[in-house]
Amino acid sequence: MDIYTQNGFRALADPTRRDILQRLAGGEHTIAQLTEHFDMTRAAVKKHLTVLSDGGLITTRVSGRERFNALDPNGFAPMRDWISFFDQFWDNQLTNLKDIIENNDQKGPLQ
Amino acid sequence: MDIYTQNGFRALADPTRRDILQRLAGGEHTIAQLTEHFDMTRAAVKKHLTVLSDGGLITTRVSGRERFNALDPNGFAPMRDWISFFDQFWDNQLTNLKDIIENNDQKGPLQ
DNA sequence: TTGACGTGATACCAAAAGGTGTCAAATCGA
DNA sequence: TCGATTTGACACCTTTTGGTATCACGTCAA
Repeated sequence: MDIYTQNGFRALADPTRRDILQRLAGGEHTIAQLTEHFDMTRAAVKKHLTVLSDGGLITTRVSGRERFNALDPNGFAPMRDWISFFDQFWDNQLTNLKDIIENNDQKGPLQ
Repeated sequence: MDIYTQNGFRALADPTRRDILQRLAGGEHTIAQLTEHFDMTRAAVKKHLTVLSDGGLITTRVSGRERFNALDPNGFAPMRDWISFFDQFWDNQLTNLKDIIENNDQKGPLQ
């Protein structure tokens, strides 16, 4: 189906990658700068950045021998949209609960 | 950190599990009913349901020898909240763009 | 009571994921 | 120029994941 939804959710499934995204929220970082904060090698961080890039969640700006990785906020849209589809069930639950309280409807979902 | 966020995102990372959630949005299903729609064994579907349960995304109602699996819309909250943190960067981008257009601010992010 | 049915649980397997170590290439500074 | 720096790309290893096959257990119906 939608490869961006798939790659995006896959990218968010790892705690290291979510940590990286939150650090990038504070500004762009090189791989070396990110690696300082993790107990793993630069090669491992590089792999995580590749997964994040595949998910469209980060962009890269090259300057000389450095590569600055930055957040791509637009990239979260597919996942946010996918999840928001289920908001209607949350809302309906609240509506049903409200009906039960107001109308004393004993056939609500709590029965 | 938050084990519900971790398990939730892990649950959403698999396309079969996302498919299951969308089917459960149409009403509760037993494992046998869900298995009809997938090209895999009942045991495999059961494993996916266990992962979804660990993520707090589904609940189970037992009736006789049947187990009805249903959506738990509340379970999506941790992931929705985590993602919504990044909305501010999306909004700021739009705001900055708006400022650039309205005020001709040449020091915006597009420079 | 006795099969058939629906399920949980486990052992097992192949592939994917997360990690390390290492090497080569491009760039910077003295 | 030449060494240090920053990075990409592999080969390789271990653990996790997604799947199957199989067995045991409780439940339903004749």
